[in-house]
Amino acid sequence: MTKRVTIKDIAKECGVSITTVSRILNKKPGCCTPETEKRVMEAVERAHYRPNPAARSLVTKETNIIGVILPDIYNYFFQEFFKGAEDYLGKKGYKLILCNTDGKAKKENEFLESLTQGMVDGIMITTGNCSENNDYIVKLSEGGFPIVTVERYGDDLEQIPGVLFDNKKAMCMAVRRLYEYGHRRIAFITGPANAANAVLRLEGYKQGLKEAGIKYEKALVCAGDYQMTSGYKSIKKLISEQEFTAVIASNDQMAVGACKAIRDSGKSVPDDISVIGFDGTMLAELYQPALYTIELHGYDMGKVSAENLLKLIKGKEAGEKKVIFEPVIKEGSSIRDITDMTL
Amino acid sequence: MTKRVTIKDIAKECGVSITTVSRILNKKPGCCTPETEKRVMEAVERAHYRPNPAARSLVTKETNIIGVILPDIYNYFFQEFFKGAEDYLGKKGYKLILCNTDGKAKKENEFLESLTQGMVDGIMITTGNCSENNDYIVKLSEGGFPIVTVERYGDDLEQIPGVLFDNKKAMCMAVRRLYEYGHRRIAFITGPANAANAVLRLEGYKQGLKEAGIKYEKALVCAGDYQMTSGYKSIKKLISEQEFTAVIASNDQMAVGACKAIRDSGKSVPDDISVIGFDGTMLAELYQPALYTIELHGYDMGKVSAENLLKLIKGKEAGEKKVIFEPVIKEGSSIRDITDMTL
DNA sequence: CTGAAAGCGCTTACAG
DNA sequence: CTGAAAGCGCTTACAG
Repeated sequence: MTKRVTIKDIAKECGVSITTVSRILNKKPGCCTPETEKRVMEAVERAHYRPNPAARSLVTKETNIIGVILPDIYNYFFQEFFKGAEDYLGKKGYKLILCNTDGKAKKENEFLESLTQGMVDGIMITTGNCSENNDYIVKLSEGGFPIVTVERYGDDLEQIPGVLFDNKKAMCMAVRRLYEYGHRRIAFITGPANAANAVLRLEGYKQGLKEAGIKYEKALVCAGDYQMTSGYKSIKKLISEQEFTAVIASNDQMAVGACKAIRDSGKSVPDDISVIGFDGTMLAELYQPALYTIELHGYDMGKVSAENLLKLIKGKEAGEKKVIFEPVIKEGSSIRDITDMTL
Repeated sequence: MTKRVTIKDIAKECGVSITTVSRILNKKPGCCTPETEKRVMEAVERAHYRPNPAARSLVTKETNIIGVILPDIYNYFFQEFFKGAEDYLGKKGYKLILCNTDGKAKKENEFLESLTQGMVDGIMITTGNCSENNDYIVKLSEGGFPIVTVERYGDDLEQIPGVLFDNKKAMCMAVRRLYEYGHRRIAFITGPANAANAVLRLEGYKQGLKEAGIKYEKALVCAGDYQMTSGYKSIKKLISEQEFTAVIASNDQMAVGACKAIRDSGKSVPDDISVIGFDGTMLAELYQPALYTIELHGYDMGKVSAENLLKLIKGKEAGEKKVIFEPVIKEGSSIRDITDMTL
């Protein structure tokens, strides 16, 4: 690395103390005459000088870096979330470290440990797509470390600011729509068995059935893991074993996999089988036929999380402890009204 | 924030000097008796102590953070690239700051400036999806700052390690395949007009036509910008103006847009019009019909970039200055052999 | 309006 | 095998 310019160099060149240079750089009001300021700023420009972040953060205890822990960068929801957070925090002078856990609880904890001791000013941690352990999060939060959660559930998280999504309601809406369209045998693809939001989605499905007066049949529920392949495999299998006219997947990726399986089995979406996804990703939009799905507001969730985290960092209370996003249906062409056939 | 444990606390608790604690933490061989080491490590464990990164980096001049500058996090290629880099660098103890430029050269430079003065140990910068200015990159590299490029072109970049892709050859392969399948009127959707790799892809298309003995027609070339919408719009328009049996898009996203436009115009892929994409993304795989496309090896490019950057950081020369990835065709069902019809 | 000095929490010669 | 001390490059009371 080339020899670094330090605050000393600037001070010497301008014939002032480093204190003065520091003050000017940090825009302390009325700390010096306009002439001094101008002279210093010019020297700074000339040398392309920037304060050393490590030195600064050693005394201010701030790094201007935020950690974002998420399970799957290939999932459009997390991309949207990250983008929403980055757009907001970037404007405020923060940089984001992206930590990918691949859905492994162990990696979550490793990241949490390595980030928290002075590396970042705060952390946003999303659902882990796995059985989640929130102990460390709670400990950090109670210790005063700024941390917010996204789509994470648990009684222990009650006091920690988080953004959530009304998964149950969303699934009820999906079931109801299919019911209105005449569907009675509705299959379901779950997310990872232990993931909290996957459990909620399954519960929503059950509740939706109940409200519609449809009996819940375990045989129509397939175990997925949020990956496309699991949607494909499970529906490929189910199609040979069960009769059903519709399937709801716990996310868009699995819905796409399901569509592929349906086609590969010589059937058509939505003529033979209707498909509903979940997440409202770009995938849903561009898929053929466009997927009927539930909008999850990833970008806004990222923005709101960022706002709340920033409040925490600035020592203010985050607005509400929990912000719950409401499901919005994103229309598509992957479901069919079969009421005429039922009659 | 809760009161931080420092090296002093550990030293005091163990009745040794901070020097000794530091040595043990940094695994200096044979710096002390096994007993001392054990005692210290236990105290470290008990207190969950981790050295303050800022303090450490102030003296070592290392931050163990890498900056990754890319134009579009929604593009699967860059996700793969990032993942490849993160998997490799994560194992080596590095964290990655992700900087999204939205295809704006100005943001590239801002990130470059804010990252380089002590914030990161090195930078990986990809193609900008825009007219690129490499001056700052060259200046940094000449000043000894570790930086590697990805899919960036320019004579001024000659001395800077980079991974590239043989765009021209790839497009020649695409044209040849269509030619072999009997296509003679082959449309083309470009990337952003000033993006270097978009220019290369267009050149490859032209060269491919030449080799096949097909006359280049400007009217068959549409201006795209790597976004799906541009693929849709341009083909929607072209279809009403020109006769063509095939279209090559400069990336998968635009290819998908093109497919949609073709369908919306009442035609079929590939029965009426064949489509070839570029990037070999997941998108191509799951699209219906699966896109015929060119594999770009995003993950490996990320890994190789990371390796080279690490060598630079460690003061070693990067292997070769340029690593060029070879195109590999990824078969799909979006093109049709029409030789029988041409006869 | 300005500066000298302390101190943030580490690592690393230097000395023993 | 171990420690005292200097120093990394800043910010911030404190004093004038």
